[in-house]
Amino acid sequence: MESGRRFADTKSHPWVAVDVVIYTLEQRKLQTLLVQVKEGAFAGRWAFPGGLMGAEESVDEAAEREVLERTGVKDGYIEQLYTFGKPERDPATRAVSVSYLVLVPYPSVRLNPAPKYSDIRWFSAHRLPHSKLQYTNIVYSLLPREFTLGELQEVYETILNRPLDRRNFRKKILALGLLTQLKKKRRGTHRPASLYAFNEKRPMVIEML
Amino acid sequence: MESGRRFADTKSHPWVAVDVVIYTLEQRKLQTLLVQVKEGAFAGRWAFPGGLMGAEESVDEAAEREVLERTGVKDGYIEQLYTFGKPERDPATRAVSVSYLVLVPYPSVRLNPAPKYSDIRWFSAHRLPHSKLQYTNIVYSLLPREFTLGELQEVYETILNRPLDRRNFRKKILALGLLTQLKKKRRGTHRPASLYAFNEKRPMVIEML
DNA sequence: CCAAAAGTGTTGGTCTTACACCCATGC
DNA sequence: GCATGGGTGTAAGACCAACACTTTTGG
Repeated sequence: MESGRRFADTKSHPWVAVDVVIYTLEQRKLQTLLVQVKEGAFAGRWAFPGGLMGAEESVDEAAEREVLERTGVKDGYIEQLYTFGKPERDPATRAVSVSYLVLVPYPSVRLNPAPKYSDIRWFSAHRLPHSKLQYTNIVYSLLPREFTLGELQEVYETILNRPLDRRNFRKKILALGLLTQLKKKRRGTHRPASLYAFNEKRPMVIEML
Repeated sequence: MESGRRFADTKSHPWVAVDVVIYTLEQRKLQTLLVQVKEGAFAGRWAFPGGLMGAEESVDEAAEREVLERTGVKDGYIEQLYTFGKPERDPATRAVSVSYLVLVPYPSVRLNPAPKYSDIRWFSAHRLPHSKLQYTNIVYSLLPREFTLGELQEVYETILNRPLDRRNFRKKILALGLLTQLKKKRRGTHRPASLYAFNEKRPMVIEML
């Protein structure tokens, strides 16, 4: 039953790849980014963007690079999810894949397919693994820097997929002290709304809703 | 800015290793398992047990194998934590390491160092990343199959590092419906206590305490 | 009969939810 | 002046935390 060395001898020198699952919100719709593979056995298939880790970067950096290349976004929220590594039939092509969850604000995105992809598009997503979102403030990464409480509430309603009471929402979110009310107002079609900004764009574990 | 292919050419074919952080409870003390490295640049150092992934196993299986080899335990709780992958100075030795959190019941453990280790021992741990434990029932993996409510409460008190009210604890834990009261009693030094068992040994996300 | 752990309910405070009306602006 | 989203408080119920005495056994 001893191994380490035994398995080292039976060599396991896989490729290491990253896959990024990028979400955004557009028009109250949750969307996720897929790319269409151009060549190989999976030509024509839609898949999550991804690529091999470079020799001089960390796994996390490879994921950030992939996000930057596909969307142009540098400061989205990024979080490692899970590492998959099943053996393939052909050990020569064996790969271990590290997946990431990414949230980006829609207005910052400029989509950009790599040469290896024939297309890149947003697809509507039905929900996201929201156990995380309920306990953190990472929704800031789905919003522009300044936003109204109405917009923030919309984001939560979309993610949680249920309506929230406006008065309760405002009470709770303001009580957390994560927001600063700005002097400005958003002048739109109707009564102007106060603009707010997050005090800190740093993930914090706080039960929000 | 395009890569994928570029980085594939600059080759990245690291070793893939797993590291397991194994916790147990002995005498109300939280302990974690370390091994002493026998050879190489780190000879004499204590480290988490780990090893290279084999050519014919998944990453998860490699972690399970490592736990089985070091402790003899097959059915502990095991959960992937994080994948680390910083580039090294020497690209030839580059490794990506997938870490796992493991919980095992102390009485089932038979420690067994691999040839590559000169020693294997429990060290006292001050706390474990307990955000997880508070929301799940995975403590079952720290207990024998049958246990008293007092013993279960002890486990939670150790993990949370604070005393709990006996009446409130019993109310809450029984209300969750995860436990079955067995017919048997534990006859000890004093008044016999009812034995309980978990209905399902399957991780569930439930806020327990 | 004494020591030690097992077993059991109630109360006050806090937190959460539900709910309706007026306000400021654009058109 | 009307349509639209912005802004505000209170009351009822659910949930949580604190607390003490009786029971059963072994020695």
